[in-house]
Amino acid sequence: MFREKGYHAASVGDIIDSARIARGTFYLYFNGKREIFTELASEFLSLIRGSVRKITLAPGAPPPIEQMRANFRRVMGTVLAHDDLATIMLRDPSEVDLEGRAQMQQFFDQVIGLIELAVRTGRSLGFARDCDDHIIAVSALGALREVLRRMLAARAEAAKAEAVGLDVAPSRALLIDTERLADELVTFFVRGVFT
Amino acid sequence: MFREKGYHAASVGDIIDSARIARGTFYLYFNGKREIFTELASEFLSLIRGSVRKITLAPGAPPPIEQMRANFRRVMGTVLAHDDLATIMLRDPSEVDLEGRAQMQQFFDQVIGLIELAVRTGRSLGFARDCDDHIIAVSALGALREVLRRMLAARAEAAKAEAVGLDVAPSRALLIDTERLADELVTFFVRGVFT
Amino acid sequence: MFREKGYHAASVGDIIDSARIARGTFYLYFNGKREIFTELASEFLSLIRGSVRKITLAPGAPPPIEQMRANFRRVMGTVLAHDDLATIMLRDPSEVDLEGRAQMQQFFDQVIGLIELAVRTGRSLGFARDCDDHIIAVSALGALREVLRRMLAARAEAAKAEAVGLDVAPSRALLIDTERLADELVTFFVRGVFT
Amino acid sequence: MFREKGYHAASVGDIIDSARIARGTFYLYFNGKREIFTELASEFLSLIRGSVRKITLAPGAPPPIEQMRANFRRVMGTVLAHDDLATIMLRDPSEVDLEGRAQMQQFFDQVIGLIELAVRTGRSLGFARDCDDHIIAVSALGALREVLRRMLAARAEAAKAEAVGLDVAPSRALLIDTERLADELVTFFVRGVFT
DNA sequence: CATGAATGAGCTTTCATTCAT
DNA sequence: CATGAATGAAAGCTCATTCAT
Repeated sequence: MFREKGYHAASVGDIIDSARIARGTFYLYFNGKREIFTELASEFLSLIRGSVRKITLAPGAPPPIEQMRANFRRVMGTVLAHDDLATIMLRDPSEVDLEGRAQMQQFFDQVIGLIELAVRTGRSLGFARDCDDHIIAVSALGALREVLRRMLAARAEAAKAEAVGLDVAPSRALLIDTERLADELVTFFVRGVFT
Repeated sequence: MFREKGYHAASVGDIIDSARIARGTFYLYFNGKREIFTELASEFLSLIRGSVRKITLAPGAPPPIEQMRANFRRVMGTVLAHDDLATIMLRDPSEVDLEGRAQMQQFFDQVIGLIELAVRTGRSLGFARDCDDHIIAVSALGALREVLRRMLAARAEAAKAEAVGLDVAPSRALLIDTERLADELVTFFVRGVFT
Repeated sequence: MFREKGYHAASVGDIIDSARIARGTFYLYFNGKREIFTELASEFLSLIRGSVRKITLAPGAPPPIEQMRANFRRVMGTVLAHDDLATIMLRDPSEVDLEGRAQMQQFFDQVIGLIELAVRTGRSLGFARDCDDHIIAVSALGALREVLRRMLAARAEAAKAEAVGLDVAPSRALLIDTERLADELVTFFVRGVFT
Repeated sequence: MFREKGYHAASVGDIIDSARIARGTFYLYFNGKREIFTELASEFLSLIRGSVRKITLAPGAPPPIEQMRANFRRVMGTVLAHDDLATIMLRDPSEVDLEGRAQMQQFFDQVIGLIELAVRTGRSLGFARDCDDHIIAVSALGALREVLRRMLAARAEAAKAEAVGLDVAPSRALLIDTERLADELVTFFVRGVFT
């Protein structure tokens, strides 16, 4: 329901109807609407955290760029495998209540910290150009979120179109397999667009 | 009020109180809460549209990258000059009602179209590498939105901190002048991060 | 509704139904159920406070016992004139919410203080026998409250019986005019029962 | 729980938690919340009834006033020995549900009947002055209830104060031993206050 | 004999909207 | 052109009660 309608528009009534349970039952398991959302958020954040490996420079490890690519792929795989959760969580945190928001804010800040570290490490090894790490990290996160968000939207739309019988897929570019999507993103991140 | 509290939490009561008008007066000028939001959105979108110039290859025109940089700078200037509007509009559209959402969706789709065109043009001139234009455009938009969003948040926080008397600015990286911010973004867009 | 059903059993729904107003209208005038009760309570307590005159020993003033009798009469008159309010307020404060309770508790404590003062004064003038002022005051208040409570109940019942057509009045003793009722109470207070 | 929170605020959840039993078990022994209250009420009323002896004029019996005093003392002893029950039952019956109320109403009416009988008997023997027996009985009951109620409250407060470590007892007058309390009440009942 | 998950009617409260003045 | 009292649908939540295990 949260995915379909968003945090505010999804009422407890919607939730219990689709879950086929009684009102009281809902409050038996959750202290309220915010709590069920927070639990869903926590669940998703754990999944994503589990998909990210720290980049290692240990001898024998794959090249850092390869490790980054693998991280992107795993994250995309997790997002696809849990598209319901992902759809809500990739939205702007400002949508949800103040308490739930902090949790999401914090998570995205952590991601930014990870990217900053990656860039800094890259520069110390002579790989990365001189740039403002924070701005780069924010940009990279923004790019990733927007791509994931629209990928999920495109897939949901495609699924709905198929259900109805139409075979026109709206935006094919985002319906490619995640490996190629991850590659595109990593290449954009690494090399930019223009020569 | 929308900026402070978000679309749902900002009630018509909040709006009329801060505007010092009567309830009925509000409905004299707007058909409802959604409409005032939609009008604010339109206003902002017009401003932003006015900040973007099509990139021209006419003889005597500055190099395309320079034109892109100028576009970024103008957009940032507009965003800063209308930070109230910008703060709401840069949020995820899923927050607002279905109808208002469509409008924002459409705008961002147009921006994506513009970026795609820029990349395509660049490639036809031999400037841009081979890539999926749509994915690149989505990424670029995502990066820009996230940077702008956090820039506004950082400035708001800094303003609040100053008002209270603290002189610690939270995230300095996003408080630099827009020219440098635009440069960072354009460079990221053009060259990526790693060599 | 409070008189009929008591604080808890009287729902906001009952109140708005009997007032023939909409739900929202109720909350336009009161912040909630507790507030309307508190306001009713305040109103009644003011009325009662206004009915009580401090007993004076000034030359030319009526004898203290007469002043006391007059106080009893005025209080009874006020109670009868505002029987709806009185019926609720004479009940045990434990019934209502914590906040409203404090208000009532405080009032009754003030009354007790007044009676203590009266007894103490009486003793200093040689009128009153040696006794524990507090216990006497509590007893007197209890007696008064119980009499008033049952007087109101008896009158309500009589009114209902009359409406239905029965002419049997249930407990005639409490249906006498307030003057005689006040006299009985004062005499009990002053002389007790047995010789 | 009823004593602590009152009839309405004490939930079945509170009761089973403090009794360390399961929800279903509660409904195995009581048909509902009202019934457990009613049973507690019955229990208390029986205890009180058992504390009251009819006043006898048989030769060799103590003087009637002494018998009355003994009754007061026994009632007070019972109330103190069962302060939990007493605290709830001395409250105004209007607090509880309609059915439970009738039971309490009836009991208090019986007590009033007993007092009326005592006064009537006293008058027939030339002890009691001319008065309205019902009003006197209602007054006496009210006085007794208020004193008992406040005695219990004072003791509870004193106990709590002691538990916390404070040694200030709030209203000492009601903390005296029940014998003296009974004497004060009987004297008030018999002789009144003023000469 | 005991359990506790499930129930749903009913509560208080909010708020976008209307309309007579 | 402005007002604001009135509205009522709908929200989140509570809790006495049931019943399959």
